[in-house]
Amino acid sequence: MSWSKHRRGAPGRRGYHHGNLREALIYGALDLIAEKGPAGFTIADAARLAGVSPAAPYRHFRDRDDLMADVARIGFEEFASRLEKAWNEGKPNQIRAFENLGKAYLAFAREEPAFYTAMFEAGTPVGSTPELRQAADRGFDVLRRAAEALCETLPKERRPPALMMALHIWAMSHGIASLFGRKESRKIPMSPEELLEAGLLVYLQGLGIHETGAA
Amino acid sequence: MSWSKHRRGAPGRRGYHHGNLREALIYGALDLIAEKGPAGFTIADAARLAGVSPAAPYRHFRDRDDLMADVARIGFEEFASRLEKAWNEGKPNQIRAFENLGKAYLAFAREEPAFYTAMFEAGTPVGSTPELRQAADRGFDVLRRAAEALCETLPKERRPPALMMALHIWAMSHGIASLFGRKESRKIPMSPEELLEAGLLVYLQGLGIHETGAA
DNA sequence: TGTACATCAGTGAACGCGCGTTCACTGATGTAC
DNA sequence: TGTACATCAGTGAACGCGCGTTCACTGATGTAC
Repeated sequence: MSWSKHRRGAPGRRGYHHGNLREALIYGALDLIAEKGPAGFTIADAARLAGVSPAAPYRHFRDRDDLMADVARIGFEEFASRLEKAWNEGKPNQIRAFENLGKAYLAFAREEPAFYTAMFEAGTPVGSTPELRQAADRGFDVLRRAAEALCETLPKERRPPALMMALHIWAMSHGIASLFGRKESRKIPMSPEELLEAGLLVYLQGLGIHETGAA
Repeated sequence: MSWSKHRRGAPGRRGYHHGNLREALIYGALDLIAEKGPAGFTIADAARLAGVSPAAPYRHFRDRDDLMADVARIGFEEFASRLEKAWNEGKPNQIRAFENLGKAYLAFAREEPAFYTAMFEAGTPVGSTPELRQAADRGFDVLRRAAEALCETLPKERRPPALMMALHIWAMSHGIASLFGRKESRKIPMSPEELLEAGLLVYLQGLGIHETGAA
């Protein structure tokens, strides 16, 4: 599912008023980022894509950064809801659910490279707007809750700090996604998904979490 | 040690000929990247910093991307030699050496954010020039050799694939560096170094590698 | 249901700006003899 | 050691371009009465 297929914009215009220019600009920006990288997108381009004059975007966004932050925000929201769905409240069991989470992470990076770029690699600080921060936190929260649930399958005295665990997994997932997850990436002799799954298993093993003990 | 302190450029000029414009442009670019991100650097700016006309850079670089690739290349070379030094042929023991490698990785990302950005986050494909690819490979090679040496401390039947292990460690290091390693990064309740060290230990534990067994 | 009016969301022309790149040029340097 | 010449590494002016942004404007929409 690619966002560009959902693009609202010029085709659907009816008259003087665009109707949903704000969205059209965001998805236009997304297409441009996918095509030319985060640097290769301009407000003027996005306006062109939406079939609107170059002055129109300023009715909706203060400037380029403001638009970019909103792209990232929407990305994080989509991201969070996909992760949430993949985790599925820890079903069928905590380990499997965790692996599914990891797969969903990579799938997002692969299927929505433009969102991923805007979220993590465009240099937009997470704190640039409160809404962005909140959306980003929602994403991390899923990971943290999954880590907590997984920790609780262990006897109290062997439980690692769930936050630390979540950060480790996040780092490994992000590292794999950003180093090996895209088409132009360095080639490796396995898929990113396999690499992450194996890494996850080794890591969990190190914490003393085994398939059998985590039903 | 910041590269900007080493800057060769305008101050040292003697006459019509610059003497080492190529280097001056590279270190100028580095300063600009550090200041404004990978997008906020132009050939014209770099020329200005070097105290030279805007046409001069074209004697040394085909275009902006060419310069950028060279910045990344030099970054990888410095990176590789720092990692090499930190690993120190596996002394005092393979685990410690491995931890030192991880620390050096993060230290590089923190101390040379501009290089790190140019190398991993500026969207310059590793394959854009043969020299760049070679330099990047040198960096990864240190990691791979360290992983191999560490694997060999294990009895044959319990040895994991060293390449996979190197990729996991690389991914975690890069993930931590790029998510939490810089000033504007998301705040976490520990240092990136501590986080990586803990992650490394859990991971190695998962492979059955313990301090005692790896002298 | 109709009308008057406020507000919203566009237009399009214009501006200043700085960039990338080219060009014919020229000053400095290196080298053959 | 001197000289002639080729080459190298700069200059500076110029160009076309597209961007960000502003401005007075206007068409469309919503709402109070």
